[in-house]
Amino acid sequence: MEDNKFSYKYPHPAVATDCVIFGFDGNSLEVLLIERGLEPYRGRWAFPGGFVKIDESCEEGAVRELQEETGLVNPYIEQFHTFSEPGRDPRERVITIAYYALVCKQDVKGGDDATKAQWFKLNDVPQLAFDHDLILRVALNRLREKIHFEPIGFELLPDKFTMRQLQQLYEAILEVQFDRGNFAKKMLHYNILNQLDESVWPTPKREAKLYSFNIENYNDMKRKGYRMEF
Amino acid sequence: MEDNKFSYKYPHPAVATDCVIFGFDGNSLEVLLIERGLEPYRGRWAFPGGFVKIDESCEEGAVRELQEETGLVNPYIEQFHTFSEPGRDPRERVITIAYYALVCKQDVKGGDDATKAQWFKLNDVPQLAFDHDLILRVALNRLREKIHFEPIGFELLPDKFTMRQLQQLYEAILEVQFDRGNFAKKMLHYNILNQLDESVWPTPKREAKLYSFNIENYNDMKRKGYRMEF
DNA sequence: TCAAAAGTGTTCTCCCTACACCCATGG
DNA sequence: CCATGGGTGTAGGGAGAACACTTTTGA
Repeated sequence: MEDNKFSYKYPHPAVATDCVIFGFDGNSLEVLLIERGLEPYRGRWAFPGGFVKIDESCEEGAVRELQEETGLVNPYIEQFHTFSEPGRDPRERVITIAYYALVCKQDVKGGDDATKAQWFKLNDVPQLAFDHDLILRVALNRLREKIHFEPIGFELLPDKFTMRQLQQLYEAILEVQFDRGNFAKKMLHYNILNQLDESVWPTPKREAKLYSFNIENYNDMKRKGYRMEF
Repeated sequence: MEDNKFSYKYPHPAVATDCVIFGFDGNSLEVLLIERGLEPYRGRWAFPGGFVKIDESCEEGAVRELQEETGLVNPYIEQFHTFSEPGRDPRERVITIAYYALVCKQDVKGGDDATKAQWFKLNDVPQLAFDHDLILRVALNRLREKIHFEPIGFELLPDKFTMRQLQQLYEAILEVQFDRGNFAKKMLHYNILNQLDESVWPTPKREAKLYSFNIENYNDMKRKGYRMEF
């Protein structure tokens, strides 16, 4: 095989990244999937991802793939697990470093048109290619654990949001119901929200205040050793 | 190069595992290090680890290396991060999937004698080979996060232990001081300890009750959705 | 007899919970 | 005028923090 220019003394697996992209539509948590155009698993949905280049870190690779396929720049991204079962890819031994990204759906323009991308509500996700069903389960667990103690939820919302939107986001991720008053009280108590002068009519009823995330106060809080918890 | 029998169309990184082994000596958290006998970083200390075989998962590889180098069988092991900076290994591109193991020091016999292994208190850890300083920092963070909500500390203790030993373990890991009475009250309240009939003299003073971890009750608790927190 | 450590109890405070109540808006 | 949703207040209970008290042992 003349094409195989890269030789090693011992067998090397291929190394890829996959990225679970979470978004929020106001009611449900969603993930962005891509329909595979090539074998294997042609026609099945999968997470965006690809092979890591030899001179980039895995995180750089994941960010690069993300931008190529969704147009996202500077996304919130976090590594959560590496999947390495032999046989998880029928072509050759591939291990994949999996990331999840939290994006505000408005920011996703859709990448190059060759790839067919689509948002799926968590309950509507079809059977996925490779071991991506497993990857999704692990990603969800990690997201739920993380949001208990870090204000990562804000990455899924626009810059300005109402208290109800924030509550619905937490309820969608954690699959619980919060008391309206207590949620607002607790959230405001952490002092990580700016209350803006503006307001909106999120429903046909009464207008609601708008808030933004105050990252400086949050960093102060962390520096002083406080933890938030939800 | 006649030796290079394994060829690929695109360059492949090498894939390794490293394992941060935590132990507890009664006062301090410790890690097991191995002195490197070969270049690079010959003479420097590093975590046990090695390359992943082409037909084993990374976890299988980590467990195998662990047994080869320490004699440990069936250890508590958990993947926590994958390190992939280009240049982290001067020989070739190597990405490493990092695990931490929690062991009861009594169970470690020491592996084959060719490798020089030694326990280091966290404060006495020297500068390590490769990026293992970073790996240790990340491992410690993850261990601290995890022990807040899961009773993994018991893996570091003998089967039978006193309340004070357990408290000292938590204090060593989290670097805080607990009130004696409150710690015992809270821990017993979770109902995950068996109080044994035996007792010991852990100090030259008064005898103390012995406890063991009740994993059935803990699993019950988890199934019912309760969380422990420390 | 004293110091140290184990075991247990008590009080105070704070936060979370579950509601209740008012206000604004559109039908 | 009523239903819906935003905003705020209040009473009760539970858990943690601080600390005190007793008992047992060796020096």
